[in-house]
Order: sequence, then C-alpha cells, then structure tokens
Amino acid sequence: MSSRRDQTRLNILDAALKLFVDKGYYGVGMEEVARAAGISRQALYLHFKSKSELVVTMAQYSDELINVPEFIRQGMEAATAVEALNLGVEAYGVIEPQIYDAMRVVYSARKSDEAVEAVWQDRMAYRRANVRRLMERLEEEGSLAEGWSVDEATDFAWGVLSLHTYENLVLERGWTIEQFVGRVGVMLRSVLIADGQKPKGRTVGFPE
Amino acid sequence: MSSRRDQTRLNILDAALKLFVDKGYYGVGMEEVARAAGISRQALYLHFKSKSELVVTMAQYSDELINVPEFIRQGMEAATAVEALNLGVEAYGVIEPQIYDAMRVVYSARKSDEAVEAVWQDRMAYRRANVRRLMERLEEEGSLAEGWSVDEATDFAWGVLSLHTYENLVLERGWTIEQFVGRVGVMLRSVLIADGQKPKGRTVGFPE
DNA sequence: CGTAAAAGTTTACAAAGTGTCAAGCAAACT
DNA sequence: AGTTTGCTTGACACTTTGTAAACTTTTACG
Repeated sequence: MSSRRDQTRLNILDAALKLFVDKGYYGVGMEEVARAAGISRQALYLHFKSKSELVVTMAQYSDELINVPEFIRQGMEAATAVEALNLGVEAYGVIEPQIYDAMRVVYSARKSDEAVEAVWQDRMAYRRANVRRLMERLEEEGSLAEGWSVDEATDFAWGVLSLHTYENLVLERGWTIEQFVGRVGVMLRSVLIADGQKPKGRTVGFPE
Repeated sequence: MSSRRDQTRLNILDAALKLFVDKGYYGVGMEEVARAAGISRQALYLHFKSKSELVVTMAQYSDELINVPEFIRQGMEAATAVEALNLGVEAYGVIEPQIYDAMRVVYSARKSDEAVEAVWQDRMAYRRANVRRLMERLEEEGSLAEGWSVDEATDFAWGVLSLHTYENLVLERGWTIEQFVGRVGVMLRSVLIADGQKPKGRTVGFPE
C-alpha cells in the first residue's frame, strides 16, 4: 500500500480543481498547481504525465465520489414512470452541484484538447442514456405527452437539464436547489407528461 | 478612408473566429491566425495589441452584424404580451445561430481572461434586460402564471434560453431551428402564461 | 538497525507561444 | 517626388509545457 503516494495524488486533484475553477484551466500553470498541492513541479509530472491527463483524471475522480447507480436504482423502483421522472429531477439537483465544478472545467477545455473532449462526450452520452430510460418508461406506461417521440423527449429533457441551466439559475441568479428542482420539475411535467396523468409533484410551493 | 486596413481587419476577425471555433481559443496561436488571414504575425499585432483584445473585438463585431434593437421594436409593437413572448422566442431562434460561435469562444475563455469575462457579463446582462421587459409586460397584462414573480420568470426564461440549450438541441442533437423554437415556445407558454390566456402558438406541428 | 525501494527535490534544457522592438520595403496618397 | 500607411523580416525577453539526470529524504521491510 503506497498510501503516501495516494494522499499526494488526492492533494493534487483537490488543488487542481480549486485552481481551475477559480482561474480557468488555461489560467493556471502546472507550477501553481504543484505549489498548491505542496510539492514541486517535477513531482507533479511523476503523478500525471501531462496537464491534459491531470484534468481528465480530475473529472473521473469527481465522478467517482457520487453513487449515480444508486439514484438510478431508486428511479427503477418507483411505482410509476411519472414518479421516476420526479425522482430523476431530484437526483439531478443532488448530483449537479457535486460534479459541476469539474464538468465546467472540462467543458471549457474540451475544444482545445481531444482527451478532454472524449471525457465530455462520454459523460453526456451517459447522462442521455439515463434520461432515455426514463422517457421509454413514460411511453410504455402511456404517460408521454401527445406529439412527443421518445427520442425528442429525451433530447429535450437532457438538453434543458444541462450543466449550464444549473449554472445560470443557481450560481448566477442565486436560486436555491429546492427552487431550481421545483421549477424545472414543474416544467418537465407540464411539457412531457400526458394530460390527466400529471400528479401534484413532490415539491411544495410551486403551483403546477 | 483606409479601406485596405479595414479589409485586413475583417479578414483577421473572420479567420480568428473560424480557428477559435474549430480548435478552441487556447488551441490556436497568433501565428496561425495571422497565416490564415494572409499576413505576418507582427502585422496581426499592429491590428490587435493582444490575443485578448482580438477575441473581445471579434465578439463585438459578431454582435454588430445583427440588428437586435429591430427585434425588440417588433416585440414592443406586438398587440399583447403573450404575442410579444412568441416573437421573442422566434427572434432568439434567428439571433442565436448568428452569435453562437463567437459567444461559445467567449464562454470558454472567460474564466482565464478578465476582459473576456467582462464581455460575457455584458452580453448576459443585456439579454436578461430584454427578457425582463417581456416579463414585466406579461405581469402588467395579467398574463403571468400564478406563483411567478417578474424576477423569477425572468431568471427562468433567460436561464433556459441560454447559449447551451441551443448548443445541446440544435448542434449536438441535430434539431431544426423550427423544431427548437417550437418546443421551447410551447414550454415557456405552458409554464409562464396564466391559464386561459394561452394562445394556439405561432408554430405548427407542436401540440400545446 | 540497516538498507533498498519509493517519493520528492533541484537544476537544466528544448520547444512553443505571447508580446515588443527596430529596420526596411512597397504601394498609395498629395 | 516625397511622405504616409501597411506590411515584412529578424531578433529578443519572458512564460509555460514537458523531459531528463543526479541527488536527497521517507518509508518499508528483513
């Protein structure tokens, strides 16, 4: 067990995330990251052979801290597709704040770095696959609103529940998570769920 | 009239935009921009004293090509607030494709460059101000849905009609502009407009 | 306890990118 | 013809990324 090495690695990932969020990926040098992690620049290269590898690893690490499959399992166990959708929106409200920082960095750097682009595409595909499962179930149970195909509904929900919608409303405009989840939940239900199947919604204070 | 200089300037802005969109702001050097514009690197510095100034000017230029005030005037002349909202969404569908490239570059570089950040903040504030005028009128005419304040409705419409929603649906998922404008329009009306005031909507093929 | 592997340090260097300076050339304006 | 304008070439300082070599400190283990 090389526990010391692992600890340094975590220090680096931690320091890198903070700096990248603060000054942007290209606004921070490896020198600065190393100092913030309490090691020399050369030691940093012993852990990550490039800045690109560092940011990719950082994104994976930030992802591993969250038990996404557990949220998916909960969704599967929901009694109805409509209930599963509500759980999905709530899960989004829990997960997004935790992965936002890392994904924001990935998004900004992706056009300048192929490896980073691959990470972004991977995450987005995964997220869309999860949304799609929800929409398929909605359709199976006849709860999908008239005029929507599974594909289109998936695109819409995935496209609107993006990193940036969260950024705009919660981070820029100061909405609370409850407010955000409530409003977005109402929106998705009112657009995607067939008339007569719309429940009260699980969050209070927001009229349907 | 130094027409030759102006022409070179436009060549540079054009070349820079294309390269930045393709490879990302930090994936392209001044050398490459200069060559693409058909001049030497030094000549490029005679036009723009820094890369930062280049991208800022590029964003302003891309903005000046569109007559936004004209769209706003049309909105003001609409008979009702609800009709103005529809016009607003349509205008968004026309404007966004034209400024997307430049704004995407600005967004990615903004955390690493203060001048770029200022451009971003300025554009977002302007956009929000326009949305707010719409929401104020909706409320004045009693058309704003129950449970929404002007501020909250502004945040919501502004936050959802972001650069990135367009990017996700139209560019990533291949939606047509009509499809995009139609779906987003239906969504905003169904969420923000009071019951009994919802019109048929101006776009066909999308059930309310 | 002593020693070897692991982790990190300092110093040095090549390559690429940004920004500046100076001298010169060629076309265009007056 | 002479001056201004727009651009060229070449050179330089500085920063950042990535690699390499030699040396020191920590940690682990028999």
